[in-house]
Amino acid sequence: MKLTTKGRYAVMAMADLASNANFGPISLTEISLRQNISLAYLEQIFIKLKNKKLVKSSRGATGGYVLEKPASEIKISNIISAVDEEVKMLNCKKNSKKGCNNKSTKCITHNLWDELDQHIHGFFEKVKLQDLVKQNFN
Amino acid sequence: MKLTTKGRYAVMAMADLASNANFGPISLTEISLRQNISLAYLEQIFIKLKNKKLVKSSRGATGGYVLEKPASEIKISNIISAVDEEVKMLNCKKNSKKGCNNKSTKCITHNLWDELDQHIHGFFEKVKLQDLVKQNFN
DNA sequence: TTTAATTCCGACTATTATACTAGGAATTAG
DNA sequence: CTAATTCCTAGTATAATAGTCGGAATTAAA
Repeated sequence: MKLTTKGRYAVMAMADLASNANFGPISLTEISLRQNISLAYLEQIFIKLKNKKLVKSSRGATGGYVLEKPASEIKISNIISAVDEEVKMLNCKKNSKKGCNNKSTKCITHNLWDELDQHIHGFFEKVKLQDLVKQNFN
Repeated sequence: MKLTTKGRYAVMAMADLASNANFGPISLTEISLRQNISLAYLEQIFIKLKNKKLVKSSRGATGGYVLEKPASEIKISNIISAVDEEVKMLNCKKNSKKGCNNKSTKCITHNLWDELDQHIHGFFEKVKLQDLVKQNFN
């Protein structure tokens, strides 16, 4: 599970959508202003969220986005993995295809990073968008 | 808590030190060969580990490093925070001094990142270098 | 039917943190 | 003396990420 500002922006934007869901779609311009994220960048992010069926779009004037599912059914891990290419940040070495030391064996720290990755993933798996809006995760 | 390859290298190197602690100091050349990490890079890393009192050095020929404390008393979090400048990776926005949105208020996702950071930190706080060598963390 | 607001799309540039290198000084065992 | 090391400072390279730009397609409403 990779954590970048893009992922954070995605979560912020989704939380914004969930919070301001009243009637009709919400434009990225609104979100851009409220969350202080560049419009063009938001566009890129929302294409991916849409591809992963987390939001629905309607085009044209008065267009925008709405959540595709209830906020209680959207996991934070869904959002993050939608926008961040799933390259594991926790590899022992950056560009080694084979083992961790470019040897065929696993390095001694290998399992540690695996373990941590599961912790992080588990955390985001547990927390739903709904929880975020209501601020009750723990 | 920031996670970079430098931090990973530091953990690998410390694990190497702990594993190969027999008599006398171990040179970085050895570790460099075993772990396949550039010598010059290791030097930088060990300066920091030394500053944080995790290793002791002896200079000159036959010099090298030894653990300053027993492996059972060294937390992984100690190692990582020794080498990675403590810039939190989990900020809501990269360069905002004030609040998350350059507003004075916290953004909605703020507490989420805090919470995650504590999880990660807690994980590394629990695991000792000794556990890593024996591969029993869970 | 025009206009304005939007999503959509592809390509490009900028920034920056990180990784890594280089060269030499100081130290010390043999 | 020599060779092997730690120590120190400064720099460069790389790659991932962040962010920009220009325009096409769509659509509600004036």
